[in-house]
Amino acid sequence: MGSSWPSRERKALMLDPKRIREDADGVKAGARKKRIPVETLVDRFLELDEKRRALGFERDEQKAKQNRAGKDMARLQGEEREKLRKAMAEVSARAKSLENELSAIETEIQVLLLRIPNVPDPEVPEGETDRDNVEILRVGEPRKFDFQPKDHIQLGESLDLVDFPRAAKLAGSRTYILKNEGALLELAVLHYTLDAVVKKGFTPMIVPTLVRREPLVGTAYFPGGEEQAYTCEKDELFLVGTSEVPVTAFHSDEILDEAELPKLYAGYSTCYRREAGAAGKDTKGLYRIHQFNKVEQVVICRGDEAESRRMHQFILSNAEAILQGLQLPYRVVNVCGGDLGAPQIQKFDIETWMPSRGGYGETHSASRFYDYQARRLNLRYRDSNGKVRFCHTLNNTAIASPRILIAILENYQQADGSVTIPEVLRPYLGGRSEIRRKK
RNA sequence: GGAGAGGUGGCUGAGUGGCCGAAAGCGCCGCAUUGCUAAUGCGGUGUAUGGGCAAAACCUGUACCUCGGGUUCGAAUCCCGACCUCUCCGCCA
Repeated sequence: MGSSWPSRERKALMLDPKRIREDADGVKAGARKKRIPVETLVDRFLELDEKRRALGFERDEQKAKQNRAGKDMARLQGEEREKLRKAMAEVSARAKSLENELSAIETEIQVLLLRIPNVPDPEVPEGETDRDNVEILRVGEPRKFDFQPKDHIQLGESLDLVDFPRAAKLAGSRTYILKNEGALLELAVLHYTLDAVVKKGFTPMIVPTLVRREPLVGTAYFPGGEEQAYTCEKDELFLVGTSEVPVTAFHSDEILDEAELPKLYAGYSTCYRREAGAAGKDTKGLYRIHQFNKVEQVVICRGDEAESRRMHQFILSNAEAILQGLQLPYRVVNVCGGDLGAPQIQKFDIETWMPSRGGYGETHSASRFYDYQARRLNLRYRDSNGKVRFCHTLNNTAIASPRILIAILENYQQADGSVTIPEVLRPYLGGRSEIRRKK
């Protein structure tokens, strides 16, 4: 696939090649922590990297010879000229064959680099799956019901907020239709969230959800995540699973000024996920669905670890503030190595209390990448010394709906089957305070 | 969908085979000058990668004029292909 990758992708790196060269063991150990096997990839890279430099040196020498001769050719006449021409024909052929050899090696190196994962932070706990994630914070008390609480499906259907059977008729599994206050509630919670992050300084952006391949490679969803994305083959376009993709890629191939950093963007978009490989998991209701809407915080900041950590805390606290505003109980977990994606340095998930699960369900995910995505996106800035450096990127959910509606409906339900509307959402619903079955 | 035009540095825009990493202007930086501002003069001002080197500075090789391929001793310049952008017409939320 992809007969016409632009040069940006060709050059796309992931980890700094220098770093792999100098700390191959560290890179391997990092991948091991993520349970991603890369030993042979790294070794192969080191081997090719060595070769590349040797060949490159020789190639440059031939080229230099060529360039010097070119200047003489312009002056010389007759026999002398002819003699030089013949000599240069050989040099030229030599340079060309080196060039071919080299470009084969470079192509292979690129493929390898795209597959070597980012090295996780030492703070990332060891572990295999999400069960090994470490809770670091718990906020709010799960509500104790003095009646038999319903789950969001029962609530949604009895209040006529959702329609699953007809959604299945139209669009198959893992789909839903929101109607009445269900539709309004979704818009309200998205709008409330967007307003909240804009107040924190984020620039709201409504972005394309159907994108080219490059932003997906740049944000490191590809290669590897192809199965998770809906594809429009005729147009070679892909539906994004999150606005992180178009928003983080927004400044790709640019050199920003340090003074304009950090860039804070709030991407709003519909998100599409095939949920391949999740067969049989969370098949009912609004939890795991193919299409949803999300407000996403995206940060592009200086290539500085301390700054990146600060920003990580910042976006995490913004998401927490949104849940606190909704008065939903949640906890924050430090995601373990095995549950971490290839590009991430560290990830905190926020899980919101969902009574029907009898536990917390993931609703937010805050990641930092250092320069991993920025390298792939060729996203740079000029620092105060005039030096060009790669940015760092981060992102975090602000709200994703309708998943969050599960928590709202279930936590706010009343004994009589009605649902109280969270106070912060009421201004977005014409001041209404409850959802009640119509006669 | 039909018909055209075009892709050059931060921007505008020259350049039709070698002396072109690329004129000129704008912008930006430095210096000079001027009560301030403005104006003017001079100089500088891309990125990547390799070498000199322990490193910064600096020097230096190579590559890059959308991308890929071809012709040629030599390509921004000629040929082929792809991608992208724009204009007009049609259709359309």
